[in-house]
Amino acid sequence: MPEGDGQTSARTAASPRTPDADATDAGGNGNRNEGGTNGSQANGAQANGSAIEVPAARERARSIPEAAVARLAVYLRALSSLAEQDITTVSSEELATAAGVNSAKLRKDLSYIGSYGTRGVGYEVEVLIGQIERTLGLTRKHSVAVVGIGNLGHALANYGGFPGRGFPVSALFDLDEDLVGVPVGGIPVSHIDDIVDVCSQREVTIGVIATPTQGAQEVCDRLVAGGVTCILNFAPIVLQVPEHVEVRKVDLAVEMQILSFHVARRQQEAVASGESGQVDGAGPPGGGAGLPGEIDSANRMVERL
Amino acid sequence: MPEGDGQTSARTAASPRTPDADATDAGGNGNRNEGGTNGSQANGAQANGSAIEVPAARERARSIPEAAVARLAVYLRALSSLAEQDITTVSSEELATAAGVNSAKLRKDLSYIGSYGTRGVGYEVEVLIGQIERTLGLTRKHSVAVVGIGNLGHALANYGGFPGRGFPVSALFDLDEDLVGVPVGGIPVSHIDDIVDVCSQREVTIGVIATPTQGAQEVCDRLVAGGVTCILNFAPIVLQVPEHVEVRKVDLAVEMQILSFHVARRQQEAVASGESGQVDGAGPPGGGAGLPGEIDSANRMVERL
DNA sequence: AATTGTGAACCGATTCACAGCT
DNA sequence: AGCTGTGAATCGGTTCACAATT
Repeated sequence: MPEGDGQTSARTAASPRTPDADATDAGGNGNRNEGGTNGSQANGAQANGSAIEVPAARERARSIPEAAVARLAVYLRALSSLAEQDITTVSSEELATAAGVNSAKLRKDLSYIGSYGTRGVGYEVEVLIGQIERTLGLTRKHSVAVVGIGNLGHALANYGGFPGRGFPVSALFDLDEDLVGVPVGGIPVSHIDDIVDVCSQREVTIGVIATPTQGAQEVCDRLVAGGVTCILNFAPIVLQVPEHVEVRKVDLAVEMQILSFHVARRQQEAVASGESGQVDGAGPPGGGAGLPGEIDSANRMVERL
Repeated sequence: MPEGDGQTSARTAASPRTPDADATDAGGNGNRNEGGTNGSQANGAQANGSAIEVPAARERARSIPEAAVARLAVYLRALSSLAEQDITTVSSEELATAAGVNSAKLRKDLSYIGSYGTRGVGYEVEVLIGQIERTLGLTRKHSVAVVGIGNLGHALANYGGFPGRGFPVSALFDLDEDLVGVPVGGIPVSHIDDIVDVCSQREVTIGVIATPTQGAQEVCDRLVAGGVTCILNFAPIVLQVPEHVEVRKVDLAVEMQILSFHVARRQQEAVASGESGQVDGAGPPGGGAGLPGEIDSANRMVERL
């Protein structure tokens, strides 16, 4: 994580001076949270005792740092893997290692969703899975629509049911008349003009935009008009959305460029120290390959991933 | 995002451990400045005139916050777009809007790479493009290898030259014998056993892992052995790498789950306030669709995206 | 008059370190 | 004896606000 993650979106909205959020994932991210920092506390203290259903659920849910939410998803994966191996209990240390974070962070993250561990022992895998799933809203299905059935859209549509169940793909859209009606991954492609109707009919909650840059904003507007409140955007553009809509952005170009930056930095450091300059280990290509060449501007962009 | 995530791994451990405990200097917030603003100044003034190569480059490059690096890539895109429209000058306000951030953040970010604006006027588009490209190391080509030619790998390989030039895909790998030798996007697929050789021969600097979870760590190890120091990982696993290797992770499942969380949160809020509960606007599906159904554990995972 | 560049305040997120429970 | 849960300290990044500069 390192974070960065991540990616993330952006919000801009009309509202009165919105700070805008965004993040990027790169890990880090920022988001706007607002409200007060209610300093943690409170709920932790509540006399837990018996299992109360729908406890102070909303109280709790609020105020989980966005960064922690992303990690909860990672913990969930690690936990599922443990469950498959019939492991019933884990310590924060073990789980943290599996998830690639340190144990203090893990415990803090888990504390945001409640106290489900046993001191001196650890956490029960199944219990934790249940609690995280509940917190992330995974106890309900979220219909997904994919717009733009190019290479990427195809890839996304092609495994029925997104990232492991819970996210059934229930609609596909493209501009291309030749594609309309053709089933991809079992679902026939609809025309982009029908986004509003189809999405509201099929109760789509998450829209995935895998179109070229040009069409993206238009598609986004239609998804929103169709009642979609969450968007995962692969197009390299900052989408404009009303504030009740959540956007997450995955930008391949940005990811590559961040990596490029690190290569450059490392090379510089090497030069800086060795001065006479040869990078260590695997080092720099030096020889044949590239050099300037007037980078054709790293952004004619993705186009139809 | 996605800090989210994203994630950055290798981190320089340079720092000494912790300062720690007792010696707390109470309250003295004497800020440590350090890194950040390295003297700034100076160079701005230099009689630029001629193009000076490698100025105080290394000094500058160090210490750019990771989050800022990600945003520089976004600014670059916006700038390229402006350049295409033959716009030669922008103010921080305009550029910030185009990039979806606020102007103070943008100026601060740009200040990390130097002073290339003109007070009272703004920034020259071409100059800024050049500086950002240099900072991100885009003045050099970075050969890319894609491992795992499933749906996603296909999509990635299929537009020759990754995200807009500068990132030529120069090697493809898969386990499947039937795929080996078949050209995809113009490049013949090699066998996964040849990763080390091919990567070092073709001087691959960035490896993209688009394999199922199982193979990912093994593939990663080979890429590293082949001299690859940057990895973009689409497999839902925390890769183990030596510290000089930089990993960025793109995790679709996590992205979806974060969105799911926001849906859940919104619904809760709606219930919390309206109590009798109907969400506003586009609102909740309410009717027919999903409900629990024993989420088959949101993580049997991606597998061969 | 306009707009950059940046110190300093602010704020959220991470880490420490230990009290509290089993 | 062990491990969780969490206040408190620290860190890093964002925002403010204004002096500097054209």
